Amino acid sequence: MVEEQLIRAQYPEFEPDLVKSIAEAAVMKTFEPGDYLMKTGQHFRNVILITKGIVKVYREDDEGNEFLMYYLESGQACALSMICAARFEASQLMAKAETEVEVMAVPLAKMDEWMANYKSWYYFVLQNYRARFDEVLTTLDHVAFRNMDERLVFFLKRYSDTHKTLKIKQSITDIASELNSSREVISRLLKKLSENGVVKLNKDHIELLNLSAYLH
Amino acid sequence: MVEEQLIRAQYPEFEPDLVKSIAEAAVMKTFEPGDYLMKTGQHFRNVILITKGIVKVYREDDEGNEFLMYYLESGQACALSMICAARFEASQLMAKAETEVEVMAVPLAKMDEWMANYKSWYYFVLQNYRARFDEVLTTLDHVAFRNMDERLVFFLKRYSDTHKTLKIKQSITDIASELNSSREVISRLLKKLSENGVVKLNKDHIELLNLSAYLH
DNA sequence: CATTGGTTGTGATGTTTATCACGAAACATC
DNA sequence: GATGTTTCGTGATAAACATCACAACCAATG
Repeated sequence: MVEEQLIRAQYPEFEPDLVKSIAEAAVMKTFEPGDYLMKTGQHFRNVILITKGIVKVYREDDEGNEFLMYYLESGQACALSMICAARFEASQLMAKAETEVEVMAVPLAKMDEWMANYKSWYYFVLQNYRARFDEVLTTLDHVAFRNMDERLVFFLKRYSDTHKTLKIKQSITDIASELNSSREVISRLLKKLSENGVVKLNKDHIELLNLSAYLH
Repeated sequence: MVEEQLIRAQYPEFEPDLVKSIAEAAVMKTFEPGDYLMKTGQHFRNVILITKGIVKVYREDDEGNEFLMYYLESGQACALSMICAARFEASQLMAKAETEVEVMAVPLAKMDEWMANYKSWYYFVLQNYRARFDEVLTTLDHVAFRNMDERLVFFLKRYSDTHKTLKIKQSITDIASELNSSREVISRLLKKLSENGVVKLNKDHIELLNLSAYLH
């Protein structure tokens, strides 16, 4: 059981009856930074709607290398949870809480019911899936066509946008891992970027100064 | 107007009423090899259901490099057409007929109607979208984590599976382009593969002998 | 038969990125 | 204050891949 107020605030596009139905069916869950919302091979019993925080969705290979796919924020659903859930299929992705995260978990039986009965839910699901698809495409684009320097700038931009800050508080080692590169390479590229006045390197964070010049 | 017979043959999972409705609403279209089913930036007016042939879906960058995402065959829908159509959004992908292709085009108003009324359509759409998502993920996996030799073998396998043949009738130049590599590199890798008895190189085609040894 | 265009093989070379090796700085813990 | 631990920077080297240059080989065309 969830406050209708909260749903309306995060998902203003939902029609009143749907909000009511969600409020009845959903259960709140919270995650601490570093907690897993889902792991590769895991099955779903719920549709996950994020109401607070940032979730990192990534892929992991055999050797444990992580590769960032996209971030999710409040007002978004874990698209995979919707589709996997719908077919009881296993996820191929990992999702980890970046910050403190709050979600509403809805039994997946509701998914089908709402799809048929609420246009706003139907559009939400499709639009969400489509948005996630686009993000994966963009990620793929970068890996396929761009060099590491551009990919790094893109990562910083994406981080900055989702986290709504110009200070990247992530170790260079972590950044390298999310790009499936190596610390040394990222370190050198960041040095170049700072020489060109694009970023400022501080002890515990990277400050973005003028990224836009480096996009496209 | 389309023969119900044809729909039942290619889409056996659809319920009878849905088949009837498709038959009434759909228009058949045919494409010759090389024809475009859709281009980047294009908008949709129809949902596309493939009834014959193979469609290549790929991404193109600024310099015209092509990058294969996946193949579509009969019994599948152009997932993008379903979702883009639903929201009048522009495609980020190109789709080109590899063989002679036949499709059913359905006005997208039907999409929403059927989603609400036919469970089999609803599951078809979700399942299709999910399958495409997985394929893109797999493609991304390879670009991110694998070297060109493995990617080449994977390409050959995927080609062989969709085209249902062990003879790859595509120029080395084309293969290189789909992997966003260069002809010389692919040529040398193929030579290695043929030395190891994995493929046999003929004048006008490549014959697959023993791919399985090279997968995973 | 000469010519042209498309395809392929191969050596040489350059670029990008990964890996190795090492030392310095920051920080927590005892 | 000594000691591990984590992070970071940097030079040297190696691997993967792209690019360039050139020659050979069809198939089509006039």
